[in-house]
Amino acid sequence: MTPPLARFASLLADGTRATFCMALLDGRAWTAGELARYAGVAASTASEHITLLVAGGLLAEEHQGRHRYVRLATPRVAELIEEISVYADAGSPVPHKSLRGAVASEAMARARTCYDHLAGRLGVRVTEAMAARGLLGTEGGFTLTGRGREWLESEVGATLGGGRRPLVRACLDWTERRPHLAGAAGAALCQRLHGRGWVVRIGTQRAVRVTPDGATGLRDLLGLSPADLA
Amino acid sequence: MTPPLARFASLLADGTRATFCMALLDGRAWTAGELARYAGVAASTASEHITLLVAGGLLAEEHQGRHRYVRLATPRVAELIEEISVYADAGSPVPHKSLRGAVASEAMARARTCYDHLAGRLGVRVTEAMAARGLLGTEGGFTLTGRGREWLESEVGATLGGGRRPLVRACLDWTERRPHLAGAAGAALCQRLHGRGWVVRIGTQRAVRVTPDGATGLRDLLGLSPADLA
DNA sequence: GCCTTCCTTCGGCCGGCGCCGAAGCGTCCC
DNA sequence: GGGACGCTTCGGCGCCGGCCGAAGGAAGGC
Repeated sequence: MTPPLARFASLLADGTRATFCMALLDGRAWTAGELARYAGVAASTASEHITLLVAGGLLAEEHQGRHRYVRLATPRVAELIEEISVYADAGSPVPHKSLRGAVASEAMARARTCYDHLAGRLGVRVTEAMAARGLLGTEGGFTLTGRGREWLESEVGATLGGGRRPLVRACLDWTERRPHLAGAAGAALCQRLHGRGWVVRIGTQRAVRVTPDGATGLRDLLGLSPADLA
Repeated sequence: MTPPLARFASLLADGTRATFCMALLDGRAWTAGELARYAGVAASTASEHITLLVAGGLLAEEHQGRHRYVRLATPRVAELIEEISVYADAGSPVPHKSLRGAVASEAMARARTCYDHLAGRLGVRVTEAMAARGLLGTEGGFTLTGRGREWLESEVGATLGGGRRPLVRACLDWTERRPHLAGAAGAALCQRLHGRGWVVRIGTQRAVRVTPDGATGLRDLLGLSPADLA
């Protein structure tokens, strides 16, 4: 009766559910209660929303004791939501109302995670440095070159499993309006940078910060200057 | 207040508006009245929906006399809608209720346009044949090879302008579940096939048919067998 | 066992939104 | 000019769906 497109879109069309999904873009699993408090609704309300999102295939759930953990179902879902957000945000230039908000936004614009890979200025700079060094081909979509694969595995120490997930994928950055590296390679890279302590999460949100070690490492590895990381 | 993601998604969350967008995926401009009749709503209702979609940036309008022509705003919008549809359709296996519906669906699955490029089995076969012949690279997203560009320009007779639109792009086919060629190259190819009379539109919808000339041409050009076109 | 914590289910309320028909306006045709 | 046609605006109606609080499991700590 009502087209699948509409049924799917209606999942994201509610403010509270959309807020949940945006929060979950940090790639972590949240409990139902955390989401409820975050969005400012009653636990009962959140519970019903989560049930809908799970049934719609957007979220995956996992019960641990009395907690209901929930996360985005697949990387693909995260990418889809990011992609829609790019379009959605394009038409709404929202000025910052508070200093606190402006500071938080600035941190997000500087460096953040986009589900499981890097985004913001940092993500774009890293991506472009990789392209400049011939590690990434940029002709019509991204490609990982042979040198790029070797670089990731030996220099970065990432392991690129042979899963069904696309190796590289271009994800349009909603602050920079330019693509950054996503896909399995983007995720592996981000994971290693975290593992080496080169980037650390700021507070509870998606924003991250480059550590002094990270600044040195990224300079040696990709030639990124301090200005690229500011 | 309510997140941009939700405001955007709500545009597609209504059955009638979603029906409009799906219809417009044929790449043509429809009048407000045509859309109203197609979706089975009053003209007044359609008018209001169209106004919302235009304001939301999904549709572009053009007034000609007493007609209000409307089409998807950009190729990017079409791709976004297609992409969401892939995900939306995944969770809804809808059996055909009528013979007429089944025949129409079969024609759509065989060959159709996806906004301005080819889709369905035909679109996927063409894409894969191009890849097999080294015209298209498939490593992590599509790339047009040098031979591919030359082939398009001299063999097919397509002109690839230097616009801002990506040259090639992979568009996930919602019937085949495999990618087909989109982007500027996909559009140019599709346009030439129409221009040569190799494919013609069936009825008023998105489905197309390969003509006898087209069968010969596609065999010579890409080695496609009659089985590929069935 | 008892209490706390986390989650879910159930009613009930309320606002928003999609629908229509009537009326009005602009365009085109004769 | 007159009439047909396409579209839009406006009121009014009805329903869907998001919200909450209360009540009831289920898990965990003591």
